Amino acid sequence: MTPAEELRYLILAIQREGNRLYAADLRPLELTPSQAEAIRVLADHQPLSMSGLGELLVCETGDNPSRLVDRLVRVGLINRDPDPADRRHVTLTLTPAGVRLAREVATVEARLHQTIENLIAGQPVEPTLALLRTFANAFPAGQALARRQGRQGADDGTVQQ
Amino acid sequence: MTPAEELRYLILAIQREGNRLYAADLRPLELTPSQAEAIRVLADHQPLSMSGLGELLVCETGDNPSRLVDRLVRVGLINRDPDPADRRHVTLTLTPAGVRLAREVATVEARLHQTIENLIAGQPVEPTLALLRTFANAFPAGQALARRQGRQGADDGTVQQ
DNA sequence: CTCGATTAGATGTCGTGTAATCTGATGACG
DNA sequence: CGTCATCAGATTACACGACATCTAATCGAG
Repeated sequence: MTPAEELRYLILAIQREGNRLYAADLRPLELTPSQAEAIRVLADHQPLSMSGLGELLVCETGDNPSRLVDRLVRVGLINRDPDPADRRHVTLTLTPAGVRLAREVATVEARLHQTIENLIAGQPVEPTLALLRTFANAFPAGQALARRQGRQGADDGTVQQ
Repeated sequence: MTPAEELRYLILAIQREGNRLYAADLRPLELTPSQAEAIRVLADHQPLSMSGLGELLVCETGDNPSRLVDRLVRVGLINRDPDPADRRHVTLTLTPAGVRLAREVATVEARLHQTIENLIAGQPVEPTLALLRTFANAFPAGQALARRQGRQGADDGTVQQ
């Protein structure tokens, strides 16, 4: 098994299991991981347009997250208001319930991150982050992450084979 | 942003984009990444029972992959034969078409792995693999990977929070 | 042998992930 | 002022991924 292949499967496995762990922790809040991410991003960056939110999400890559937003509007966590100036735009904001839930999500996230840190305790993290960053910056979704941190989105991100 | 949080999002972003890249490469074969994984695992380990296959897949965690297999049976890549000794069991094998396609999948995989290696060229991979391995071994899906490599499945894998 | 527990697998449901397509609004240009 | 390309967003279609539940076959204790 080549390093590239092992890396690929490790990342797949960790993403899957991490997601399950996170989903289990979120269940009491009746939120999925994707929904939680949308709430958290909105809490930090509202107001956002549909595509503005889409650019900041690592989940729902590429597409606009209208389906995801639909559910959160339906359960009363997000307001979706039409923009009177340009009726193609919508303005997304958190409802008071959404703001409240965002804080609970933050708590759950902190717990997850503690679990992660316990798992990797004693190993140097920085080389791994450095490698994964160069990896991610080659892709749009990695740039979503960079955008969220205020870093400029690591330019073109072309991938040639 | 803590190291744990950045790690989490990097892995999510890379998994997503890697999957899209792989899916695009597989499209000419009319296979999805999950289907390709099943075909490849079966090529290396057939014959397998349904749950035997499930244990070796990184995708379809925990569950038995009967629906995934369904589609591959329907397009004539896999045989699903009942076991006469125990009628609860099925025996999964590749059809000749499946064997042929498995070789094409291997080619596509090799190309993907080359792309990955180009992206991370010049950086030390081993520390990253080491960290991700300890991470993955705490979870069932990571153990699937270990099983596939013949390593013994890294025992209990308990995760406490 | 009978009955309850266990096992292998199938199935139903919900929420994504991805791509393709549709729709209506805007605005650039003649 | 019309026309049309572009754009934001919605909708649709298909395949997962996860969980729960169901069914049928087998096993095991008595």
